[in-house]
Amino acid sequence: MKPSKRSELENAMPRRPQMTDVARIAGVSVATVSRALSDSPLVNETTRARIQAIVRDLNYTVNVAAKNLRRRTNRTVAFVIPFETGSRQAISDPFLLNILGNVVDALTERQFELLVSRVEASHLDEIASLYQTGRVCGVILIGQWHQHKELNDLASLGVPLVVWGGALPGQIYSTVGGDNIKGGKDATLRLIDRGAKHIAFFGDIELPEVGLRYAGYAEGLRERGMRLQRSLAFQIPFAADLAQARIDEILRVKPRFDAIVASSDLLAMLAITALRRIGLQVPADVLVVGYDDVPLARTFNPPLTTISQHIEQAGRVMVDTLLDVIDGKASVSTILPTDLVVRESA
Amino acid sequence: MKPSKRSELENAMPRRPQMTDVARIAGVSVATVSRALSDSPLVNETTRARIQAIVRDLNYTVNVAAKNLRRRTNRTVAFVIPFETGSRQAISDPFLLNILGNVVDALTERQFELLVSRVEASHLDEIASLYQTGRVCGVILIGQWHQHKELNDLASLGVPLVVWGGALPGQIYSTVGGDNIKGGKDATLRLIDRGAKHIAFFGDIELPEVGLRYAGYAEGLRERGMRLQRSLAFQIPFAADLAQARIDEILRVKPRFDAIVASSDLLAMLAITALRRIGLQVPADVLVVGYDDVPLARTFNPPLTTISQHIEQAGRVMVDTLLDVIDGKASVSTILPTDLVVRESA
DNA sequence: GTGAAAGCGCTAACAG
DNA sequence: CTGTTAGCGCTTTCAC
Repeated sequence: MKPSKRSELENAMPRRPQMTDVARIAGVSVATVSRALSDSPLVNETTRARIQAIVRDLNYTVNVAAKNLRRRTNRTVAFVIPFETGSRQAISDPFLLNILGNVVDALTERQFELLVSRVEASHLDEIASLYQTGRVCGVILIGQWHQHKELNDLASLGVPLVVWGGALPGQIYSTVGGDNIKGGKDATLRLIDRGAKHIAFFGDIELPEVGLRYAGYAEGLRERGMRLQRSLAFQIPFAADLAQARIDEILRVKPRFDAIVASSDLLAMLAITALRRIGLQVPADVLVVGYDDVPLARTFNPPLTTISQHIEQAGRVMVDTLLDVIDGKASVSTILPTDLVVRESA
Repeated sequence: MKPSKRSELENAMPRRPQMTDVARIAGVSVATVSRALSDSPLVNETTRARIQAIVRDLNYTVNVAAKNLRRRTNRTVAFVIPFETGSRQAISDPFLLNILGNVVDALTERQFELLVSRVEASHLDEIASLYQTGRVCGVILIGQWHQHKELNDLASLGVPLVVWGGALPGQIYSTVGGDNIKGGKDATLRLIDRGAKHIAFFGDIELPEVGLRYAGYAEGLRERGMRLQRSLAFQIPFAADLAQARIDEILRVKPRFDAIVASSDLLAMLAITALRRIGLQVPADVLVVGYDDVPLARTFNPPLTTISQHIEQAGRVMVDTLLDVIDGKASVSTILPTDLVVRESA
């Protein structure tokens, strides 16, 4: 039993090797070791080889923190997932994890690291200090939600920022997102082509992305000479439990629509289940198209016709965009292509 | 147009305030500022107040990297999600994101930060250097998969490590996981009580957690005096696409079971859909219970009877365990309670 | 109570 | 090609 009073947070291990050790053993100065390790051409091949052997031997690795401090650089970016107090919904979105994975992969490829951070949606300014303390060199944020203004403020503070979502007028931060207008439109056109006469829209139009999907829905209707009816746009919250309640409420009266454009697969699934509960079958009685093409969309019963956002690309694009912003290039927004995936629900 | 040749990765901002600035303005030494900021009792209340005002004014925040370097501490932990080359399945598991969220929250509460890292499952040793370079003070790993030995090696290298999964014999790293045996057993008992006579087990028994669930399944059968039949244990991969193919293959012949214990909700959903395709209804013809209670389990048709793992606790427990390990306390493993959630599929 | 000075582990001029 | 020197931004003895 070692009398370990002091937290081992400090000084835990049997002292890991440092550059000094390598230098001493190799019989050179630390400067040379440093050069050898950063592939500087200014070092003799023989020396380099010797040093590298020793490094391997000692299992030495440079201390990134010290290196960054000295070089005044920073290769870690923050991945921020804002959450609305109370509802922790965002974090159970399968979509999100997917993006996170892609971002990590893209970052790793470029030798950057990822710090995950959770911030209350109403305190996005906390993000600024992540950057200002030098913890990270930039921020990727998922969940544009209602905070357009705060995000703009953040960007105007000089925080390199790219957010997943829709491109909004007057925004000074970069966004990367799917083609929401096309997605909404494609969904709608599909429904019309399948013979739908009264198409409902399910979603929270206040959210930038959903708003754009709604715009696409309207456009689709117009293009086919159909009338846009306010009464067929249902305001439904994003969070599963709230959405469930709202949908049940809507279906308390016999629906006057024969098709639904849902702004997420989750909403689509909730709607389908709720419809079945009141004796309506999908696609026989009501056609439904979802959005996102989450993994379960294919497995659901019936398999969901939905809009796929190619998020494999998303990570890479967001990372590249962020790196550009950090490099001072003009902030740009990218719209990723979007595809209709036809399955059975419509 | 500023002529920005050099990467702004270095030296990007208009020079953020440093401790020197605060000191100069306050007319004290940096030492005093440092003390004031770390709530040292060694500083005059008036001085402290003055300093704090200036700090707020300048919007100053300490540089964590420098602080850590000097103090030789580190308050960031790595969250590692190994992936098997090719199959990126792990990352689309809704379960995972949930845990990640909970871990971040628990860490944030304790003023720690989270670095997410993706490592090839066959190269878990890369994790060691995360620790050895001083990037992180400990590692939380999700996905025990097949790497029991590698994890043990890692732990024996002195890397503070806690992994989500089953407690295995001879393990020297800490685990936190659900009560897989009880889960498997509860699922089985439920099925028996509903009148099932031939209960199949779906899952990859090679995986530690699934193996334990299988053990619970066997125990449940035994307890009710039913025979364990090898032919009813179906080896099914975890990845959705592979699982789908395997299930279809299994159902090519008329199933000789009237119930399924699935080792994940995803598997359960896939099975239900596949059964329906060959004209078998759930729960009328076949009873199914899943595992995990993912958000969609409730929404699925039929709503899934499943085993819920209380992962809200998981994050907190894993973090606490890790901090203990870092502090040199003996490594312990925790088994979290598990509940049967009865819905319609069984 | 406060300041001066010495570093944490590393890199980058600047001289040889 | 290599070594010397001076810090990065902060904390912490040790004096006063």
